[in-house]
Amino acid sequence: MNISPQHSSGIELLIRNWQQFAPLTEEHRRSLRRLPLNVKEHGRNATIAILDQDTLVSILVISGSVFRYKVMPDGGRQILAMHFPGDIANLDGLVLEATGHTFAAAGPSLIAAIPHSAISQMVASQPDLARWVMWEIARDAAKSREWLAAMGRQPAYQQIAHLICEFYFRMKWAGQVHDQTLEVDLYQADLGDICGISTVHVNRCLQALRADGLITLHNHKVAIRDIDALVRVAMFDSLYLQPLASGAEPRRYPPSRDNSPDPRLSN
Amino acid sequence: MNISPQHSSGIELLIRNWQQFAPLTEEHRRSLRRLPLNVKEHGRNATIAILDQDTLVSILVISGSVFRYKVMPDGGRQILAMHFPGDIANLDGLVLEATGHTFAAAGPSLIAAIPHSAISQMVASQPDLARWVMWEIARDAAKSREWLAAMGRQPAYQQIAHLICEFYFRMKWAGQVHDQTLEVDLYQADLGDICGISTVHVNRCLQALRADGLITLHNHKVAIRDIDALVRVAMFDSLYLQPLASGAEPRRYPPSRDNSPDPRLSN
DNA sequence: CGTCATATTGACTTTAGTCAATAGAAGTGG
DNA sequence: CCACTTCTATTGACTAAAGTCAATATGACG
Repeated sequence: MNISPQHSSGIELLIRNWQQFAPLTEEHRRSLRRLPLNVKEHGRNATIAILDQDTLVSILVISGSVFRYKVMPDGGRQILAMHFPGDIANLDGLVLEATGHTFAAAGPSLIAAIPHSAISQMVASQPDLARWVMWEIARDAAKSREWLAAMGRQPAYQQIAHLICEFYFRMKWAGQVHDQTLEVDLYQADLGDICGISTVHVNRCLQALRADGLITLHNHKVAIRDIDALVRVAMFDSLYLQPLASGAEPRRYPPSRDNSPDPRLSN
Repeated sequence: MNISPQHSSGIELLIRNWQQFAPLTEEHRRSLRRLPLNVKEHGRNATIAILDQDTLVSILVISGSVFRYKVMPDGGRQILAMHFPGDIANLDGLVLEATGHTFAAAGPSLIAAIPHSAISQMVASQPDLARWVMWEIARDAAKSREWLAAMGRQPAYQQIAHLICEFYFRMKWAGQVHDQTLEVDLYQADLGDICGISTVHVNRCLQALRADGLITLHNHKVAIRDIDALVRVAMFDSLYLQPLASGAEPRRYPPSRDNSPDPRLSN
């Protein structure tokens, strides 16, 4: 059960996602489309992969959402990353040994597992794609750092606002925001595990955000009522998401600004 | 002023550092040694690089220590990463556009700037080294995630203990711990900016750690009095640092375990 | 209609932050 | 080597943010 219209649409999502940032050549697209996908449906909180000695796949989200978390020795849980449709997770696993992290579906999700062996072969035969992989890993890292900054230096209310901003822009650029509304299958307890705060406190912050007219909550749909105000409150700057500057020429690729010598070095 | 015994010793540090994890071929070492270094002395808190539009270098620490931080819009500061001698920072800048982060020396430090253009060329001519770069980026990301987990789910006392454990093992493996003592040029305010807590609270936690017989502090030298206890208190697991399991065969390289199909995929 | 999971509240505790003063330590110029 | 300056560390008193516990409300669902 490997190649079907449904499955290929997973890779198409990834391609569309990446192309927002820079053009992929036809050859790259072909290589990506050749990747073998093992697609499965997962339910809320279902474990997709545990990064122990044996996990040798990257995880492409087709629908729903996936998060990566660490179980703390004392039983707590810290969510380390969120992945939405078109995102590929665990590419770092291509070069890292076990990290002990776990991937789980946040809600009912369609997930494709891609063996690292296949990705490695692809990368080996097309070194250009190595830069894309590198870029994806680096961009993931940038998100983690931003979470770190928000967690360390912003109070919970703003931290949650910041998180919603991130989700908003990521999903919007991926075409998944309609009517200023995004659907993220997260419960308040999950939000707490992202932000490092208690469920009760998440609840109170969300209420405050609603009271302040910034968002509205249905089931697990967040409606943004005033994105500008939300951005302001969260002091959100999308720079770390590496958006294409509006009006800018398309990127030369995951930046290849390396061909001109750094002026600073010639002093 | 590019190639001198002193400068090459910077790359030797990096090579030694990497070789702890897996063997580098002679050819790889040669390529690394060919990288042009722009070496400079920096003082405490001196800005080394700001990752704005124009920063096109990676940063190799030769002595002292370097941290990466983000200035929060409200003036606060969050330190995002620490780099010790033999570490190379900002390799992610090879593929990322500006992130707005800043690199600064934590104390008097000898730093080599390496133009991304040179690294890119090296990687292009030796795709194997692309995996090493990828691995370094991924390992940095793993450290960020671990900080995130510690910050989110451990109280300050344990978080600081955890941080000290990380520094201890990283420096120890790099041969920079003598008499169970490590020298890290961090002031209590800096520690606060790493852990996301106030200076006063850092002070109180450090006092507690001393009172509990876990560490001793001189100037900016931390003497570990009981590493086992410290590890226990911090619930520290060095897995994320990707240490070589004791007694394990040397890694095949930044893991190339990709050649056997994942058993899970054949179900 | 009852059940189960999640969300919400209230009362109270704990952790950590803030402010301001004091003590120490390192460096400087004489 | 001392007086002085300056930066950092340490304290204490108080405040604020966030956690905990336990009860209650809501909402989806069979």
